[in-house]
Amino acid sequence: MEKENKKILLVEDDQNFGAILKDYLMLNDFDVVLAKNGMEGFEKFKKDTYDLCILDVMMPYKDGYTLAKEIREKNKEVPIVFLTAKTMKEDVLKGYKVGADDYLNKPFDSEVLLMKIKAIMQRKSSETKAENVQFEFQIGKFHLNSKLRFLNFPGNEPIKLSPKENELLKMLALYVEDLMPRELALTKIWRDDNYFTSRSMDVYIAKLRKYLKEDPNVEILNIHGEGFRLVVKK
Amino acid sequence: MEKENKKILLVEDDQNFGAILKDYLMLNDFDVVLAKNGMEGFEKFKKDTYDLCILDVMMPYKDGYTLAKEIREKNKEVPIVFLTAKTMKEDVLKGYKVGADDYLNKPFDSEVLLMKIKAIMQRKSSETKAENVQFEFQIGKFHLNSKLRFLNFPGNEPIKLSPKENELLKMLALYVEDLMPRELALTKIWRDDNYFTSRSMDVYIAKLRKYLKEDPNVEILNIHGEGFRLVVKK
DNA sequence: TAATGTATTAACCAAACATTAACATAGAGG
DNA sequence: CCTCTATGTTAATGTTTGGTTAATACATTA
Repeated sequence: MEKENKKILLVEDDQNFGAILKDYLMLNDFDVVLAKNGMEGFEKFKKDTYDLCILDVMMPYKDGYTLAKEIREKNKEVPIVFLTAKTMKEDVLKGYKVGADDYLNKPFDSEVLLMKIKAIMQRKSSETKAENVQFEFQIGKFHLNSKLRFLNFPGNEPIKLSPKENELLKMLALYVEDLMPRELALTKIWRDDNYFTSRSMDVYIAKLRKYLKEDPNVEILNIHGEGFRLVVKK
Repeated sequence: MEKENKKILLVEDDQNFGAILKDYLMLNDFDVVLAKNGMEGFEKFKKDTYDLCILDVMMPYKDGYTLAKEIREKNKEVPIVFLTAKTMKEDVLKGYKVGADDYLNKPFDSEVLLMKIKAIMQRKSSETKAENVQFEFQIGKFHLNSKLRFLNFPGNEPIKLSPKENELLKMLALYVEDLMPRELALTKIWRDDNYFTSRSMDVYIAKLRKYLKEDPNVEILNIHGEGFRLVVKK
């Protein structure tokens, strides 16, 4: 049976950048519809169903935020990602250039965007559906299989994860590059949020950090008083 | 259903400038009604509902301040922006001319006005709706992510912000180019307005200034006895 | 019941944070 | 120009939060 790809609406006024990003996303197995301004974007949104919208914030005639509001009025569920700072675009472009000759093998900067996209979609689908569709995660050079509770690092013996380790890492991966609130992990994994469970969680964060040391590009950052953020550099 | 744009009443006696500014605002996705003097402005104000009024201060028959008073009597909520010195007009004109052949890509001076308008609108909408999902701000060369609490300057390591630093900078950004009253930050962020919280705030202003030193075009100005103003020069 | 894997709790230290104090400087008004 | 108040700045303090290791408790299975 033919599995259909996830569909992305990409709204970007910079034609050159838009085309490149579209190519890149399509190479990564997404169906992409590109609109070159807010109005066209909204028209296309109304005519089809999408799994994700990527909106440039700075656009003439109708900016990304305004478009997002319109989209929200039509559909309260669809995930929306903003392309904000120039830096991000530049990263993607740079990544594209770097990877152009060998993009299938080398990891490059725009993978951050890709990772975020995947994580967001997965979060959405795990919110609506109780049964988690996906249980495999790429975290830098690591590969996490959260069903078998294995964390693989190429060359090394697979690391067996305990149930708590596994759930916590999975939760972090689900929020890759984004804030994973303390309270979320505590209520979802520990089913209780108090001083002791919180300390317990810290212990597990330390354990995960130890495992993840193998790849210096992978880090669990703390956001004081808020939670943690799994980041994959480069 | 088509969502309607924000509506702006623009009162400007200089026909040429008024038309250009109107065009510029419309290109930025606002609905604009142009009146060419204070009396016409008030008539048009009474006949419709606006999200913002932009009033030229220097006008024959009825100056901007007088008009503003009348408008305020009718409506205590609507944001009012004054066009004061020539400099700003010249900036916009200059910007428009410079950008005329290439305005989609190059940033130009009138973006300050646009920034102000957007900040004002945003403030209004965040007053009414608590679910303001807006947490990314461009401040000169800096990029503030107030959800992850970091301040990025291209080339440097991201600066982690403490909760108070973060909220204060966000508040200043919300009032870009405009007065951010002391009392507002104190009541909203410190939830108390006394001598000590006020001194605490000054300490945080000093901290932010230190961070913002990287970009000489970004400054936090003090307005004696009133508050602070975040400005982005050039 | 020993062995093993797992989770919690304790204890201690380090980092992050907000406040307060102290002193210097700038602005407003007489 | 003088005085009073507001602001700029740095440092000291106390508190909360997080990082880490080890000890303990618990659970599962051999």
